[in-house]
Amino acid sequence: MTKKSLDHFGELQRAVIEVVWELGEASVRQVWKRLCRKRELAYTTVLTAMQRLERAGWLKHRAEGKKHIYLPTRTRAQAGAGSVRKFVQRMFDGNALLLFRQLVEEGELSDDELEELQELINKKREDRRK
Amino acid sequence: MTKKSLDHFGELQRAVIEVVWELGEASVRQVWKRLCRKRELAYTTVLTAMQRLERAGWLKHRAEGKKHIYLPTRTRAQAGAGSVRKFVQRMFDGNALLLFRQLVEEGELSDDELEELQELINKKREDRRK
DNA sequence: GACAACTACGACATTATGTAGTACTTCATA
DNA sequence: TATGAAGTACTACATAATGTCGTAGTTGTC
Repeated sequence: MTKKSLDHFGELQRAVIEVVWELGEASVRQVWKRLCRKRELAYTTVLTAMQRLERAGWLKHRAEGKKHIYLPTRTRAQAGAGSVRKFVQRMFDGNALLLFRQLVEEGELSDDELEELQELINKKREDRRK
Repeated sequence: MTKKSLDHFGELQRAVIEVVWELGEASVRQVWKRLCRKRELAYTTVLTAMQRLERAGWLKHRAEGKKHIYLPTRTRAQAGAGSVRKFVQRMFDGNALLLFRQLVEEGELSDDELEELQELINKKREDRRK
């Protein structure tokens, strides 16, 4: 149902939701403090970002006293999967194998990674056989 | 060196460069005609898109008579690779293996695709051994 | 030289985003 | 209970990308 994939948000919004994932749930202040470690930011800037993420369907909140506690609407893994799916759709016309070929053949992976990948596949195929 | 990855262009520009890849090289009119099969579009709209793609470094042109023949500055495969790289960077902090895990484990692949993928990897690993 | 086809340039609307101020609300506490 | 700190809501503004085209000027060809 989601229009947008994660990697099409701007830097700030991505950073925000990343923090929320990390913490599980978070108030604006918590997120704000985290982000301030890197660079100065107005509190309301973070607030706005979170409200926009909520409107976009990536966060929801519940009230707790006077403050809002924000929660992600999907896990990091789900978001990753969704982004990958959309990315594959856009870039490889939905054919994930083309993406793999790209990654494997263009030497993006080390020997170790290749081995690990092979194990992943083996495991998956075994699972499938059952 | 390119700032932007392919999948961050808009619909139109992506469609345009896709046509240029398909044809190898193309005049504005050629691209325009192609795109008009799908929907009506002003000639200058396509012209603008192509000029913008050129300024962004994705197309270049040579003159031929009074018209410009546009060529891609990189192959489709190169563009794909670049996009994947940037995508992996943004979404998986540069760790391609996480992407693979996503795809393999979240069941994005059919049995056949898994098999094909395994072959890809085998071949690559053999190449590496030499 | 006229005309059709081209390009150059500019314009405008829309959307997303980062950024933040101001004003209103509310909880806790003195 | 009045008040101040902490919260949210709302608004605003600048910037950039994009889609969309019109107009005007240029040029190759017949």
